[in-house]
Amino acid sequence: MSIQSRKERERAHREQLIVTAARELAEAEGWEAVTTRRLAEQVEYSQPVLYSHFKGKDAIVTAVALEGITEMAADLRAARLAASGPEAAVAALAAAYVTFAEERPALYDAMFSQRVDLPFATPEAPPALHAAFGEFAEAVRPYAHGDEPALLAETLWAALHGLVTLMRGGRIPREFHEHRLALLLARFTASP
Amino acid sequence: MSIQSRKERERAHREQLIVTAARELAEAEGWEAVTTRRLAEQVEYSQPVLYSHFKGKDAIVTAVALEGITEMAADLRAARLAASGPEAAVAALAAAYVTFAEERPALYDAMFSQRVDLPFATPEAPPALHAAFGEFAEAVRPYAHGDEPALLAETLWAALHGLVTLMRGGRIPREFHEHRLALLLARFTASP
DNA sequence: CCAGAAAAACTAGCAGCGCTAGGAACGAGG
DNA sequence: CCTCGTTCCTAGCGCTGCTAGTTTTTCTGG
Repeated sequence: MSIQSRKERERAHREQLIVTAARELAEAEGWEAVTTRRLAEQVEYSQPVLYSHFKGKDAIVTAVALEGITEMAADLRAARLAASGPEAAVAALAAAYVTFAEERPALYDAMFSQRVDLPFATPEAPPALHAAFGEFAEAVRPYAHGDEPALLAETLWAALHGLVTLMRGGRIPREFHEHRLALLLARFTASP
Repeated sequence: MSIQSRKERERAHREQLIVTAARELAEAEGWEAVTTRRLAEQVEYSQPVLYSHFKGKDAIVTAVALEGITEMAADLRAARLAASGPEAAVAALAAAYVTFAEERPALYDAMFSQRVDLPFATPEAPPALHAAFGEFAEAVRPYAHGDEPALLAETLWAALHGLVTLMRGGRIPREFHEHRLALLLARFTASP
């Protein structure tokens, strides 16, 4: 009994090691540098061991994405709760979102750009994702004006996502980011 | 003289053949199916021939992206000009944008998601890109309310891009797309 | 304490990727 | 007709994600 539980503990520990290695490698050198060989070397095991923990490389990315979602949910919640009023809350949330994406680009990619096998807009989606989305929904609720807050939340989320990804891809200049963000928020928090 | 010009013509023809093959293969099976080997087979030449036309695979993707930009610019212009008023113009533009992205996903990916070596937000950017962007700027001009139309255009562009990419990645449900789009446009075309 | 069974991890290899070096076949000019 | 320069192809390099088969380690029962 004890032997088996020890084995399970060790296994879980190693799995976390793999996920952490993937995340750190991705953050340091980008996802294209994350290969199964380098990952195996990092955790000091042979390649096939990875496949006894994860179905494939995509599953590892998915695990990293899940960690990211959890952390982002916490960031968003903290930002919203620290704000003094409804308008400040939306602004703080948006700023926190953008900051997260800018400071943890690889994590953000795993969550929203790479192809991962995660349920998103369904009840089966990870609780952390619901939590993060809920922060958006709560923040924009005062500005829904009769519309569904969830839909407005998705729309704001998408707008921020577009700003972030186009900026990182060099499609729009980083220079006027603050101005664009202000423009966007002004339109989302305007009176009807 | 004539011989050389004939050769140049044939070369240009073959180059176009490669780009078209890449585009069709990408549209049919996605960019991950576009390999240099399949491309070479499609145009009935050996692999190294591709590299006498393009520096690498990225350059081929870039060429496809350029074609896409040109076509999108035309679509956007037509949509804007056909609209009856300022608000309808913005709506028509947004609808045309989304339609383009949905109907030509591979083309759209090459333009805005894949890493291509194209100048975007600079004067050196391709004319077609300036044209497409200009359509956005013109459409939102009546709603800038003192802000720079170019910045508002970038913001609307980004918002649409976010909606499109999140929808395609399964992050937000396609189901309520029309509603979200309406929400977004209402906020962009509201009075101050 | 040791032999055999079970579990775990390794070596080696497959098929495919982008890309390139070196040699063969071709057409042009003397 | 022969030589030269261009054009194109064959073959191969180093890498990728992933897996079959084997060896090593670990646990169990006598």
